[in-house]
Amino acid sequence: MQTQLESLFGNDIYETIVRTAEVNATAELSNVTKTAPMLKLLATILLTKGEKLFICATGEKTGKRYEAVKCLCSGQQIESIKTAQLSNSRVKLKLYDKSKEKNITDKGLLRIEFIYSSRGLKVARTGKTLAEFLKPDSILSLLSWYRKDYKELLIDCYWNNTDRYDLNDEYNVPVYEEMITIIYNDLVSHDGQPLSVALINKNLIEIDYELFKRACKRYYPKLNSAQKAWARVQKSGEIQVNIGVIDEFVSISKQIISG
DNA sequence: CACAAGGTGGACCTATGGAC
DNA sequence: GTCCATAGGTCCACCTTGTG
Repeated sequence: MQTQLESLFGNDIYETIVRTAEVNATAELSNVTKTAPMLKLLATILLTKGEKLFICATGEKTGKRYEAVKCLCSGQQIESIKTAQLSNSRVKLKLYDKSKEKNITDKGLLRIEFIYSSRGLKVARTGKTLAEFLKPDSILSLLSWYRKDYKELLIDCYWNNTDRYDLNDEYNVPVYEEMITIIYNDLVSHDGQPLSVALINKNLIEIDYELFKRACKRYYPKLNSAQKAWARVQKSGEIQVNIGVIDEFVSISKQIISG
């Protein structure tokens, strides 16, 4: 790489000031259809942090109710999410469906990019010039910040790990638990009515059907009735059923963090 | 392997609400 | 009011899966 850079730009290139840098990972999902719900999950998580998101989406149509109508869409299929400079002003985040670009595989490809600002690079101590930036220490440091930022932004929020042992903070409910609670509370206030409740909470349930199953298990005293309820809702065809999205989020997160 | 727990599908019953 | 369709809760029989 060194010789290539030299031959292209001459020796002065190493004095170039590095102002931004991108760190990327591509996560492979078991199925193309999982990418869109995965992006929904990530958007939901990021929105809890009060960050602004730029979401690029196309319309999608699911549910038999929408067969009665020609044009109207039932929801959005997210293709990419960008954040503004995050509140720490060190980094921007970009998430998108890589298989949309490449169109090569039946696996889903989720691209996770962190774009570090000059402030972000300063905090990561990667030096000012390209020569300093290219040192192994700088690159390793940036990678460790990447892991740290990913953990703080997405995982800690999902699990609500504050990393602080603040005994006064008794509120320690992970986001996925809150999602289940919302659905569960609707089941309670409607005395069941699983199909109506599912439609009310379509946006959550379509992230991962497991959320609805958990809410049913919590609501019905008899496991059997819970199973019947979610089976009938699934059979109704009104709700997009995505399975195992949250599980895959957890497993790709582990891979990213452990490097 | 055996066993338990979880999941699926069929059958039955009941409550509700609309058509007449 | 009756009649009927539908949603949804329960029970049962059977299959699948994970665990020791």
